[in-house]
Amino acid sequence: MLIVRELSLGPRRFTDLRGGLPGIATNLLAERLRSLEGAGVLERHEVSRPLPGVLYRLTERGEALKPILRDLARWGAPLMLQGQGDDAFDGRWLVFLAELLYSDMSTEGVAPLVMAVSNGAETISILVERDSVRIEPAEEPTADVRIEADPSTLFAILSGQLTPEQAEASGTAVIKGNTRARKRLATLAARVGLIPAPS
Amino acid sequence: MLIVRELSLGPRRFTDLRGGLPGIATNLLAERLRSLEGAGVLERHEVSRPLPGVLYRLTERGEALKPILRDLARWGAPLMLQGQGDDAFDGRWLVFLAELLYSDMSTEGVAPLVMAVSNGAETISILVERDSVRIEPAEEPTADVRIEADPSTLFAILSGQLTPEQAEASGTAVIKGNTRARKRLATLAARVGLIPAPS
DNA sequence: CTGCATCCGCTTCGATACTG
DNA sequence: CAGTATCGAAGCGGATGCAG
Repeated sequence: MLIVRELSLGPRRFTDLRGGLPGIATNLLAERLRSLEGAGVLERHEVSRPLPGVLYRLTERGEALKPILRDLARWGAPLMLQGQGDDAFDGRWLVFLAELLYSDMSTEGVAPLVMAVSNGAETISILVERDSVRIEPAEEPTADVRIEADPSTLFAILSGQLTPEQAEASGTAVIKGNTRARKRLATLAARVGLIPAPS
Repeated sequence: MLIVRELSLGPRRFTDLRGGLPGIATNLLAERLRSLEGAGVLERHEVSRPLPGVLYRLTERGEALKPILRDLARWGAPLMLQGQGDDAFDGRWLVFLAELLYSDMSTEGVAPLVMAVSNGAETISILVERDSVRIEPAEEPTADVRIEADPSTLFAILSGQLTPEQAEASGTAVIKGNTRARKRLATLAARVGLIPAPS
């Protein structure tokens, strides 16, 4: 599952996968890749640029796991509030997190809004339009709101567990944007319907 | 996940769970149950009837995993065609299998139909009605078609990988029902859209 | 540098015996 | 029925080596 999660962000090299799976033994990764290839979940693809090597990518059957992983992530997302422990957070997951929370949300009654969200290293944009929400893996210069915080605070704000004001007051987040834009953010965040985890 | 799968069919006792998880060590099961209770996935419930003991049941958060498990099962279902190896098949999973294949299928253009499906030990009924498909965990005496076969053949027939005639010819299935009913079965089975697994 | 294979210490597991 | 205790076997994380 972790390998599929990595590949769900796009084709990756052996070394990229290693980097995304801290602690995995190289023989185990190699064996799992063979096994997943045999099961028709991923394909090997030899490439010569930028460096000679092998690209691993999901097959159609592997792609079919993506919505399931997203639902599993959505189920587990409330646990992010309990802090990360020694879990790692890859900046590229910001897109995944935003899609998880907003991708099939209704925008009924909410005015368009552009949000820039950053964990310090990477920045993404959430574009709330008339009848859909789009996620972009880059910073929109026209953003109405800008939020910068650690992953678990970002999650707390985006999922409505923490208001922008509370997050700013606790000093864990820096937020820029006028009152109207913040209000629209709060309205959207309140629509994220997750079942909270205990304690 | 396997424990949640077991509990997704209803509350179970320690011994029931053991029976549904062949090979699990009792200490491991006990530890997992404590862990899952702590994580808010299941609850312990002491009962005195029919025998004094403990019932385990999913919490609301645990119930939220059921559709995810169903989607995972749907993803993995094509692998049933490759035979079971030493995998076990619990007769109670027939309901799960039928729901997985038919529960949110459109019945447009298909006349009502009652099917009785049996693996020899348990029998369930699939009731195709005007605008929905219902699964019953019992045999309907009014069934238009009766199918009896081993789990992987049942799956092959119900998912349209094998026609009723092919299955009968190979001697792995016994099917009773007139031509019209068989034809409706084939039409429904063809609507199950699973991505086939390789070889 | 990429993509592995090999080896080792440790954790975890399956199996079984036993208890309130 | 609902677990706890114990033990050998298997699998894993981590370090290291090495061919293309």
